[in-house]
Amino acid sequence: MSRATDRLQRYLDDELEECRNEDVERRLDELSTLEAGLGAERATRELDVLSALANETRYTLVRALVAAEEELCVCELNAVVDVSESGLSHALSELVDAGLVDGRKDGRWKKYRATNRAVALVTVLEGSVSDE
Amino acid sequence: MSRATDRLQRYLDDELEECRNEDVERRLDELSTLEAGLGAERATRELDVLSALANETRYTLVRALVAAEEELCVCELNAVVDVSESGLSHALSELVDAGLVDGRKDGRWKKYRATNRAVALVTVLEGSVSDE
DNA sequence: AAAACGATTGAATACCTGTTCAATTAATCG
DNA sequence: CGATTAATTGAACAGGTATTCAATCGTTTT
Repeated sequence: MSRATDRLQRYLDDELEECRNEDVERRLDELSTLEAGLGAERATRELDVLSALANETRYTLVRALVAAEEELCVCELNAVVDVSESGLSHALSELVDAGLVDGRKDGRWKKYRATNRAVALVTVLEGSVSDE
Repeated sequence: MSRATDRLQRYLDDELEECRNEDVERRLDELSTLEAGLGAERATRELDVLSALANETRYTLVRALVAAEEELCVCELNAVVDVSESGLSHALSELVDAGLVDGRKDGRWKKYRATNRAVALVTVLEGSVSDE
């Protein structure tokens, strides 16, 4: 039995009045269930979305697109963030992969718009951070 | 006038039927407003929250605490993620800074719980990623 | 009071991520 | 058709981040 499990045993000794080995086992099971929760696959997907959003360049782009409430051309987005044309393209590509923006080609121009997912996340985030 | 601004000018030439210099200026203003949107301070704060969440260890902790719907002891959280005790402590510290979990000391044990902000974000994220 | 224990902190390092440069693709214009 | 333009891609480098180890702090126990 590992060092960490020993500590958990002592903790459960404190919390419950008595604690047998099977109590520790049961708690470990419960904790493992909490961790598993939704599948590992969905958790990974959610992490991808968070990682895509957790970057100044990309978050700025998403906020601008959500605020715009319409599609914007790459050449317009270039005025919104301070990166090279290539950097902008990389950023948009990651956001598309994360399902945060959609792109469509219009003649020689390419236009991007925020997805519902982006709107939902930005809205909750702004609501949550406003009251602190 | 920069290369990027030239491109924007050509784009506006395409979109509007006519495009004078002041049209480009106006559009640049509008885009700058979109980017500014909420203050830079709040945007930074929101990025901090996202950055705290966008990491496997920390996101797993938050999901577990949200799912638990009660406070959990550090010694319990140790069974949820696969990092050293020190790594766990660092992770929890970042989450506290981001306002995603609250910690309180209870005798020799320290207990953490998910904040409303964490619940809101995890909920929206799970809802958003489920339908894809 | 000393020892044991739970948890945190700071420093070091290995890893990952973001950005740019150069080259390329796809489309339009002359 | 060749040239120009909008945008993307891949490779490389620089900077930031996550994890661990060692040391420490604050409680509790003996």
